[in-house]
Amino acid sequence: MDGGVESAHMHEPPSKLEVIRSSSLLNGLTDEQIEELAVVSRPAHAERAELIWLDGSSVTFFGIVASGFVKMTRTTAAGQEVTTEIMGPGQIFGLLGVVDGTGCPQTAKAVCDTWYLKVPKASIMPIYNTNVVLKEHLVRRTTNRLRQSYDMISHLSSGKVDQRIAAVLLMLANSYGVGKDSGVVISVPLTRQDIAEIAGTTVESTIRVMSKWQKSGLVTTKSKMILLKDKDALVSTVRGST
Amino acid sequence: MDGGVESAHMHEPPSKLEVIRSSSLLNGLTDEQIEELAVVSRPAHAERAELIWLDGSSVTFFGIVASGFVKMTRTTAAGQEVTTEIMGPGQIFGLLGVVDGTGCPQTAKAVCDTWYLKVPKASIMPIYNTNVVLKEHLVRRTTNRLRQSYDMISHLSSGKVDQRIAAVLLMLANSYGVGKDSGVVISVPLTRQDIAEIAGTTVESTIRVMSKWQKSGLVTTKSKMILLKDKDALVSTVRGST
DNA sequence: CCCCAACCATGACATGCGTCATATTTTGCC
DNA sequence: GGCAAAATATGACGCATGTCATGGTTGGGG
Repeated sequence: MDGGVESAHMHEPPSKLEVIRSSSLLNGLTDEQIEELAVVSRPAHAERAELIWLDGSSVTFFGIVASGFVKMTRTTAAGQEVTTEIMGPGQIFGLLGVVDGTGCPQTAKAVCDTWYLKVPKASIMPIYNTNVVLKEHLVRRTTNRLRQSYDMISHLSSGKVDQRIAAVLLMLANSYGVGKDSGVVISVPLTRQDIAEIAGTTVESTIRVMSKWQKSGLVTTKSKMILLKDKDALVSTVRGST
Repeated sequence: MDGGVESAHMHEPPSKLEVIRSSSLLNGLTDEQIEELAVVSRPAHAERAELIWLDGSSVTFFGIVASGFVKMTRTTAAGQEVTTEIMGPGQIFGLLGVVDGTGCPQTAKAVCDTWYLKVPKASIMPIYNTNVVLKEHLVRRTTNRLRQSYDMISHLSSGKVDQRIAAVLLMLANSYGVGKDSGVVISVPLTRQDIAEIAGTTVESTIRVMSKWQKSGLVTTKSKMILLKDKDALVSTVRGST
């Protein structure tokens, strides 16, 4: 009943203004400034697994996710990919590197078909330099990310693969979970490989753990969406009481 | 030749003004503001392993390290302590939580005998609210910490205990290392237990790895100071080419 | 100078989990 | 619907590392 010819496999790019407004980070901007950004920004699309940038150290724009998800990854010296963050609709990536001129030393890759807005560095700098509210928001947002990051560190350190995976699922549920009668749906189409890269383990281990939970009715996966049926059990798994 | 009676085991608290000036984060403040902070702040001392706060969520001050080192830790649900950061002279801890009102959800503990300055929340807020340069510095500093944190995550994820410990030593050398003829001296008095808590492993494993390196002439430890004699070898260890 | 408490060191053992190998199932596309 | 490719699943195997246990070494205080 949606009637679009192409809507089933690829939506049109959403309104630039709407995307900018959807970012809580930028909601300290004046209407004028928002329109200014809208004029110079360009919508972009990335399909599943497509690279947005390989190493953003010299990238001249930052991105706002419109629809879909972007993962920020690092490749360890040993060659393993590690995902540090998943950015969803309304979230901004690469801004920190833009405002302090050092670039974003991570790889940005689309998790699924994704629309995002490319906002050129040159257009945000004058706004950033004069807008105290934006700086204030940036401090808060970065503080939060730092804390999330410390959370990840403490979970990754304390070994035990199932604890780590449970922690990852709970963190995702926290950021992107939608409460339903049947439980919490994580509306991010992640493969086991994706989850493994966040939890810092292997696909096989992830599959084993998830299968075990699937059998015991703890979680369900349907077309890459994850349903947490028993969040409490996951919480106690994180605590180490398997 | 220093002649002091008590200087051998505990220095006098250093000048408050000097400590505040030693913080690069605060060097955007006016002389007036610095003096203002100096008046209301109080020096404090913590001996080795002494708690500064157990969970800073409701702490009403932030700290500036004058001499010594403070470690920020989290205790995992399973009970293991994980160290996320080591703060040295001139560094500020707990400020982020103060300015955004959420507190610092970590434990602060002295690594060795440490002098630090307690700056009350009430005195920094008016300065923070009106000082754009301070906000700017805070953004930059937090950006750096976030990146360091992502580095840690990627190293912790890629398993292999010796790689993780090598990564920790290199990170410490980067922050607190002093170049000498014989190599790089890490002037932080860390026990193997401390290192284990940063690397997310056990004391025993840390001891085994460090002993191995000691035998092969890669590192030396003398009274808890670590000397990296062959930094390159550590770098290639991180890369996985043991 | 000696003693006690940290800290460092080393071995034995069990096992979690990474690695490899090989199905089976799902997804996307013509 | 049918085919290819990707994703999921499962088993076998071995090593790295956590766990426990015991002993040696250092350093600071009386």
